[in-house]
Amino acid sequence: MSNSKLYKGSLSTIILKLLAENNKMYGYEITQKVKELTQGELTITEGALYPALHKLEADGFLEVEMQRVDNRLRKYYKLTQAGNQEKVSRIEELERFIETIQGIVNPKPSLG
Amino acid sequence: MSNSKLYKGSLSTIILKLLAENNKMYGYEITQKVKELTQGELTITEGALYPALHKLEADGFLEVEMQRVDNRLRKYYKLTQAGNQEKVSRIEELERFIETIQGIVNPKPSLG
DNA sequence: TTCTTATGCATAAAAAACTTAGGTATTATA
DNA sequence: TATAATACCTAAGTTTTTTATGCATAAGAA
Repeated sequence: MSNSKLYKGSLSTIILKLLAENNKMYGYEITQKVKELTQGELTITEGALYPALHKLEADGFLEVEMQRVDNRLRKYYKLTQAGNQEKVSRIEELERFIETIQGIVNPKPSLG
Repeated sequence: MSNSKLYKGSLSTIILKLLAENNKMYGYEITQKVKELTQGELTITEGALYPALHKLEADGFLEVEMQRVDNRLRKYYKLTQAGNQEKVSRIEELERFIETIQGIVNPKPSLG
């Protein structure tokens, strides 16, 4: 993706989350959805997206279904059962990460 | 650092933030402070920390002051003026990133 | 007294995750 | 008829990290 270095590491979590909410999506659709959801703040590059999808599939978290639309090929991805589990733990991890970061950036003054 | 891939990219922002709040710190102190602030959730590795400090210094964001304590050498870092500016924009970027991520992970249902 | 842990710095090789820059092909639009 | 949008892909290069070292002093345990 473009934008900042901060996004590193969160791409596959984002993919898992979107697939959990939309049942099945194809790559290009994911890039557009992310742009829409983030009002253009986050743009996933294809060079990042496709390898990430392939890795998630290789890890058994996604399954593929091809579909031809307007004579163009779409590769629809959906979560496997393992993928759904993985999504849960990745989201938890992401939320813990955000809390941890908040604890540094926005530290609560100690009560002592 | 150890932990997860999510921390990628946020290390130098964390360093800048800590230096802004503590005036001057040395490397080892930073690792301990981060452990403390995050209750052990985040552990900065030295292999990540020192190169990051050197890069921030090379970029003109940090200045160094050596000090000998108990016959051990400490390298104290403090923000330059440019470093303080950089800290402000990095923190803004980090907060925007968190909001963006929240927008994906915890999307508000549209009112339409 | 000697080994381990803690303190304090550092770098180099490898891995991981990206960006950048290409490539192919179809359809819609200017 | 050229460009943009849709739809997939990969390879080279960059950046940032982990892992694995190395050196040195001080403190504490065996």
